[in-house]
Amino acid sequence: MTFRNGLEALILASLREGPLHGYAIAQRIRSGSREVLRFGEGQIYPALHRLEEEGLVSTEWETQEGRPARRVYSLTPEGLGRLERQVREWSRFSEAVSALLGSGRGDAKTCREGLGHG
Amino acid sequence: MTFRNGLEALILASLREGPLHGYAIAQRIRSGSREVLRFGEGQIYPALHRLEEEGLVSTEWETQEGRPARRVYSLTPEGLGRLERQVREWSRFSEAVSALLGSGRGDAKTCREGLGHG
DNA sequence: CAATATACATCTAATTGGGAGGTATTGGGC
DNA sequence: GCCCAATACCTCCCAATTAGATGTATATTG
Repeated sequence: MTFRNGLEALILASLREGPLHGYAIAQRIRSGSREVLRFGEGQIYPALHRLEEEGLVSTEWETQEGRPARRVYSLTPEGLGRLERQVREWSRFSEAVSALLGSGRGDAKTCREGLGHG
Repeated sequence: MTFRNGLEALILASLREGPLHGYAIAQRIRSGSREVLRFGEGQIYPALHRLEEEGLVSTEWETQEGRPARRVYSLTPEGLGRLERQVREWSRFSEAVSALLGSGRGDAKTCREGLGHG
């Protein structure tokens, strides 16, 4: 049941506080969700490449002496805009599901703390 | 991004207040979510058949004079149990996503009103 | 006759998800 | 030196889920 492009939204959100490389993004999603969300690297890297193609993240290679270079991703202004839209969409979506799944009273006052919306 | 078997949960929830036929379930999901969730009948009916196979809903044909008979679905006790589990899972899932997508403070106090959770 | 709403259903295409597999470096233990 | 674990990157593939198109039939309205 679909909150579309959810992984992209999560990646973009991981980058909001600063640049990260792919492996670290995967770990942040795991630990930030207390292990509830567990995306493999096989999902993260292709998503990152799509995001780059769309101009939502930019990358540079961080070279390190002795260790292999790694690719560091940053949010572009467009990426930030997309993230904000995705956050609003998540808000709509999760309120809708909560209203239906909620104990039947269906107040839709459900989820107004964590995410500023509309 | 996956809240698994979300449509099934929504159908089960629609049936909580009483039996309904497929078409009415589709409409209830639409109107109950203020048009945010729009599952086509092409998704509802197969899901209903799976639910029946699993014993989570029971059906009977309601015959009507002049009009074609229609299939009316009810929640079984097992279906109610499953629904309750799904509601708890939705709670975990939506809190996890909200914590990551939320404005970065990541308090995870995010969504504690609408749904009682573990 | 055509359009609309009710009611049920199947099929296909696209998207997603979850792994398996592959490369390379650093560091620890044997 | 060899093996394992963690870090770090990447591609491919298969299964499950989803979205949406299409098809049937009846009753009502125009």
